[in-house]
Amino acid sequence: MADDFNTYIKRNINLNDEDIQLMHSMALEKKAHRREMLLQPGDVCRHKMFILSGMVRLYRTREDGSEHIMHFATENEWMTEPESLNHGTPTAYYIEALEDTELLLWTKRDFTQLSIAIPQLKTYSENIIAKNLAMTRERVFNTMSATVEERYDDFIRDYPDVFNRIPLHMVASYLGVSLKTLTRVRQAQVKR
Amino acid sequence: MADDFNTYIKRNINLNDEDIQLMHSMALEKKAHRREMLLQPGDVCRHKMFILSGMVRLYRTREDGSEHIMHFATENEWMTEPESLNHGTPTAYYIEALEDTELLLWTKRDFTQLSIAIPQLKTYSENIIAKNLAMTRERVFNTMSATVEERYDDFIRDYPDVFNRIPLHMVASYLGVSLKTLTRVRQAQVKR
DNA sequence: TTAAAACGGGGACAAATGTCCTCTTTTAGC
DNA sequence: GCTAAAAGAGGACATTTGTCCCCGTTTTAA
Repeated sequence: MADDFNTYIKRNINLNDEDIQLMHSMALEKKAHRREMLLQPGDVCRHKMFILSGMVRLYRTREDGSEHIMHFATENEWMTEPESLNHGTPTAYYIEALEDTELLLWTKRDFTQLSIAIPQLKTYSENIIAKNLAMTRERVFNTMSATVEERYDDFIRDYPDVFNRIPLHMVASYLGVSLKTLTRVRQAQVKR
Repeated sequence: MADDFNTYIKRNINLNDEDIQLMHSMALEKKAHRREMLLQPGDVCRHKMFILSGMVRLYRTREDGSEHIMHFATENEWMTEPESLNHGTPTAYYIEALEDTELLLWTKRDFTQLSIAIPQLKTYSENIIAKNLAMTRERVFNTMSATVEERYDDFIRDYPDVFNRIPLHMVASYLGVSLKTLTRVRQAQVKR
């Protein structure tokens, strides 16, 4: 597992072994079992998380209990709730492990420390946020302008690995439609 | 106008006069008339822009010509298309001046230079992106879970100044509904 | 191993929304 | 100031989508 992290970091930020070692040494390793909550509304998000194995989702609920999924993250991806992390304010989100998951955690403080020692890290984390913003804008655009079927097909094309590991009602929740609507789309496709 | 920028910067990043002077000296001043395009699909976005006066919108179109607005920015706000700016790739977006608008522009290169001379600037710009991400996620959540009327009321509450300066069809475009639907919501409210 | 929960398809119906059209008023720009 | 364009309301109709059921199968967790 630790090797996966090293490989990932080398490939994406191009750090030397010492820097990777330093990063790793400041991380907290955590194992979360399926359905474990890593963050809940009212909590303050304290960590940036790197996923070694498994899968998590970021979602919110309405007062009526309906769930709306904002983001999935799998192996070799990052997850945090930047709003809460940056300002130390209570979050509105849940982060839940969808499978048994292994993580590396850094507190904001430690990550800031690391960014001073390893300047590339700052640029790298800014790029991750910018990428997330571009993705989320893309999603807003698609939600506004594309049909449910197009968005469904896009989801399968863009996140095949996620698609194969989650139940359909979560796909519906991510797409922002009811399970019924998704079922209809799927049936229409079967009949072709 | 220049004074507005100084005031804004002092209030938000707390730079000293020399640093502000340095920032300003590396900026390009630009005036755009109403309806002028500052960025079009296929262009590479070359600048971070600060709006001294006026207003711009960021939007995309579908093949059928329909417009979908991602973001508005007014006086003392920033605008750019980070995806294109960061990677030097062609953008899919338009940026259009909705009023006669005065801007300060920095190239990516110059802004990077500035960030080295003024380290707070790096943190500040990361915060702006993070804030944009949080806003956009909030918007996805609202689009998925709130009624059109709720989203309309939210828009007026959150962006009263924008609301009062744009035509209703742009409100509809931002909310992701047809003008017809927005008209219905407004009529229902009048009748109460 | 087994009981409970989760999953997901489908019917019936109602509500929400879009498209296409017309019509009037307001606004922008020469 | 004048003229063309933009703005926006509204009717008629079709389509999409949601909700509330029910049902059978599969998966999960104690």
